[in-house]
Amino acid sequence: MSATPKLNLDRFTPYRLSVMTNRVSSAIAQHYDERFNLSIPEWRVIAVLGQSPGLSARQVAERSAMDKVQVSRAVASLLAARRLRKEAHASDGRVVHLSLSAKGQAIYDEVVPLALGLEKRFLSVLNQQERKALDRLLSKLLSSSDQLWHP
Amino acid sequence: MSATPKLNLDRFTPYRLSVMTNRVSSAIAQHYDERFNLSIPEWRVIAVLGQSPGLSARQVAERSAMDKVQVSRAVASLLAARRLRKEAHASDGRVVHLSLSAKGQAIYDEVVPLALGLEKRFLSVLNQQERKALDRLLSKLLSSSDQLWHP
DNA sequence: ATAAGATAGTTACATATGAAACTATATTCC
DNA sequence: GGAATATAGTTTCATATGTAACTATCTTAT
Repeated sequence: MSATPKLNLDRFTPYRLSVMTNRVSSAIAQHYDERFNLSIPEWRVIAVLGQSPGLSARQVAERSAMDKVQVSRAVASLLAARRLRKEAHASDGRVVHLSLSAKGQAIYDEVVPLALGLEKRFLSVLNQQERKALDRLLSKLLSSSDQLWHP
Repeated sequence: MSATPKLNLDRFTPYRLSVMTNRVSSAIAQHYDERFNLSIPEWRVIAVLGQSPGLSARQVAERSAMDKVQVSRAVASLLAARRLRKEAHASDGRVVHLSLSAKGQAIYDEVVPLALGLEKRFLSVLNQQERKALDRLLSKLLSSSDQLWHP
């Protein structure tokens, strides 16, 4: 009779991560949606293009941990809302260069402080040392979960 | 001219949390699905009932950070697969008491070690001290994200 | 030069998810 | 006792998401 090991969901790390992350993401998503009618995928595209204008959709996907379908959809909706501009590649007809329109830039200028403020609020329960520790742990776990995940 | 603050997605904590958590969840979900044809919501229901048989659906929802609709669907599918048993409440006709069937118990007995093994593997890049730190940070952030989240 | 294969991006389909409406039972309050 | 309200759980509907198939363009190799 080998007893089944105990598992308490509340002590199970993947569960705890999931609950916490979902709370944070939902809270942020709600803010973005209310203020800008912006989804999280759209926000990611804007964040990437705000920092690196002129990237292709594929490059945006690479830098935002989204797949090309997600990016395609987010870009389509941002273009429809005239928040992005697109420009043909000089020589490669498949590629489109994306960048923020004036409208998109205005959102970027407003959403970045909001995002940073939310992050700050979220981290406000941690002292400086703890934030540093979280940063280190996240880096480690991100690089190890890289292998875990099956690309 | 007040410049927009910089935001690098790769340094933005909510983004990093989201990427890491999604990798972990996807990897786990894939294992559960392949081995047991079990979704994450179903697994959560089984995990809760394995530890606390006889709970109502509402109680399962409370303990698994899911809403009643998610639980209802997971329970329906688990019942269809004969992985759960249900029993009417003695006096309250609305309530159903849920517990694992033999089939469900067999899955529980097998899935718990698998889950613990995956957690261990995920945490294997951290030393004992770091695990302790992660645990503490998660507890803090979970209780603070509690308020963040709007219920 | 052209066939074979690779790549960028979109579309289609099937499934998952969330919010709100709904059903049924219980409780409260007059 | 009966209307009003609350609660447990399900269903419906609209939307989001993931996978695979597709189109168009480009690259490679012969």
